[in-house]
Amino acid sequence: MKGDHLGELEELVLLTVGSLYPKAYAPAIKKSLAEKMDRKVVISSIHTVLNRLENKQFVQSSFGETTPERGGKRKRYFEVTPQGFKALEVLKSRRDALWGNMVHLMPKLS
Amino acid sequence: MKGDHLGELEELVLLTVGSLYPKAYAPAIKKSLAEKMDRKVVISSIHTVLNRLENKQFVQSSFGETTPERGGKRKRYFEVTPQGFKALEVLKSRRDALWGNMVHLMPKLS
DNA sequence: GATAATGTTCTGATTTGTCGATAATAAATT
DNA sequence: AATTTATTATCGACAAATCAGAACATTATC
Repeated sequence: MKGDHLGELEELVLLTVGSLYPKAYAPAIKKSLAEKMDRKVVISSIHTVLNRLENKQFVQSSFGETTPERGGKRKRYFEVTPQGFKALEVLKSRRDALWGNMVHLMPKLS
Repeated sequence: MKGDHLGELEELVLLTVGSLYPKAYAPAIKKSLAEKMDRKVVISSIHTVLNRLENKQFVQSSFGETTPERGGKRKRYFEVTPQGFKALEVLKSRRDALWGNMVHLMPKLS
């Protein structure tokens, strides 16, 4: 396991986990991705990515108790670890710097 | 080609092409990625990605004229197309929204 | 002709993304 | 209390993106 970079979907899922805190579990993540990012993926893809993020120590999970709603398996809640947050932060600041450069050089496009 | 998304490296390369305008060619992109993004990639990966981006119409290329200091094949310069710029813009604004949400919900981590 | 800089194109390996099928759990229904 | 249904997690396989190394082509300078 090489372990350091975030793939495209991995980053999106990680960000979504953070934005859903503390109620981030797979179906909610799937829904948020579809609504806010226009990114439609099947639920098992979310799980795959979540498991990989957990191996990389960018998220950690815990099982919730049963809710008063309808039946079903216990939800597995995820949250971003400090390492995960750091990785997102570094990516964002570097990308923002490039972005600033670009819009400065290509004013006609903005 | 399945979806319309930009892969992680594709996005970085596209941004870098913009940030290097109008002197974006493969070796310069490789160098910039290493220096500004701490992302070390072999030159053939850059070519692969650049070709994919051109197929997706997110960049367009043109060969440089005879002005090289030293010998070598003519440089192939790339620039971001309006579609490419738009794709970057959309991604950025959506990601920034999630980011804002996250830092609001997790003040302890910032 | 030899050398240096740049670009193209293969081939194979690893990582990341995608999805269908199935198992597990618990409320609702009968 | 057995069955159905809604909800969620897990598994296994495959596809696409990315990584890495190498052989070879082109063009200008020496």
